[in-house]
Amino acid sequence: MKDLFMEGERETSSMTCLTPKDSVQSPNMLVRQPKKETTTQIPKTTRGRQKIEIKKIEEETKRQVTFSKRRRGLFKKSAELSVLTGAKIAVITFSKCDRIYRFGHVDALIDKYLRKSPVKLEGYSGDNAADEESRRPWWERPVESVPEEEIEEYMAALSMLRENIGKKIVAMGNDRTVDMVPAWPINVMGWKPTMDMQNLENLTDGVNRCRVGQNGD
Amino acid sequence: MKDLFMEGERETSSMTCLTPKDSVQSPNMLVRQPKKETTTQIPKTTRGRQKIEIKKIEEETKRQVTFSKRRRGLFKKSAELSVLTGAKIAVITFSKCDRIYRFGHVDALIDKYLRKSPVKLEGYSGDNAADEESRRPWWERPVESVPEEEIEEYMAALSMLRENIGKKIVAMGNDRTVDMVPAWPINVMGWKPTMDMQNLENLTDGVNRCRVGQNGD
DNA sequence: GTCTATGTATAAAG
DNA sequence: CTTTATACATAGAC
Repeated sequence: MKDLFMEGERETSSMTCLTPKDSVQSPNMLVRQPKKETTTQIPKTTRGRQKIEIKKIEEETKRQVTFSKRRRGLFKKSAELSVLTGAKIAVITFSKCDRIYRFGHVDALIDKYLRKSPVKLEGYSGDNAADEESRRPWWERPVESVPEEEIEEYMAALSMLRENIGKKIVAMGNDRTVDMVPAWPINVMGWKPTMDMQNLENLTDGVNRCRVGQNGD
Repeated sequence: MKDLFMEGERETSSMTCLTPKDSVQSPNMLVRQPKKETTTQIPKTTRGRQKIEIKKIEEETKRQVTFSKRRRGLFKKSAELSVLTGAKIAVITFSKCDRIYRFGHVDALIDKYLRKSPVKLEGYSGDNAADEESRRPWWERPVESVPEEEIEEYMAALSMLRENIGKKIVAMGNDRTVDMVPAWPINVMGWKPTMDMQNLENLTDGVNRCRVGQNGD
């Protein structure tokens, strides 16, 4: 007689459920209804979270579901980390399909990231720099500064524009530390931020999605 | 007499520990050694993971510890999501101090992100666009294209350059799906990727850090 | 989306 | 760094 409960054994050492408040329960307060004695056919409704291998999920549907759930989780974690430590965090995601999801202080960070990096990239001298200059381990060469110029003001403007979306949306009523705006809140029309993004609980709930390409890939 | 075990009550609805395998245990198999009857002074070595409020951690040390742990966790999650769903993910972090941590396909994503966005931003007409144009809900206006030009080639070159670092480092021996290179592998000199980043297990273990500013902030 | 049961991340402490 | 105990995320099923 196959015991249904033995089906999935655990290999963790934590054994979470074996010490429920230790000796708080009085001995005569049994664990649960003994019911019959061993097993009834369907004692559990689900098998709970199953361990999965970290490899590409081939099944389309399942992959989508996982993507949704985990992206959500990732953004939540990001928000928490940001709030807890005061760090500026940006997360950008390009799904295999045509969607982009972004979270956090993306523009500020990208701006910083791009604005500072070029300074380190000595020897940018055109569009064939990657061809000739990069043959040698360029990062070992002395750091010099590179003229930024147009890119500078372009980035600034872009950054401001973007910031404004954020502010606007925030002004419409939510959040405080982390702003979460769609990558391109363009013609999605109907879209607007969930009005109840007041606290971290649902900070990541109404995650905004925007179509990007025209359904390629 | 204050019961030590009552100290922290739970407010979750999951009640994880109250149904240990349901009726698997035979009734006479008590929960644990009853020991005395109520409490011994130190029955547990730690109080386990404590619930914390998601608000800025003021205590410097504690904040740093939390930052390390959670950043690590965040990167791991990112890696998993990337592998599982095949999505391209980038995470950038600016700690309140002077460090940057990045993870994933940062350059590719930033490139894509910046390259496409301006196209959607109709009416970019200078650096005061954010002042005048943005007064109206610009995202409702029809989409037009904006000349990119210099930025285009600059980004391309930058992107290529960066890509090369990645390739070079990867060629030095690691990883496959997610590349993790320092934001600026400049004069940190001694740095190189941990050679045992072969699988997801330690993909995020030797996370690379680079000093950025000169200890401001 | 919701629910359940269980895998996993992580706060404290060593 | 490691260990412990517990909070939280999430796979599977609806």
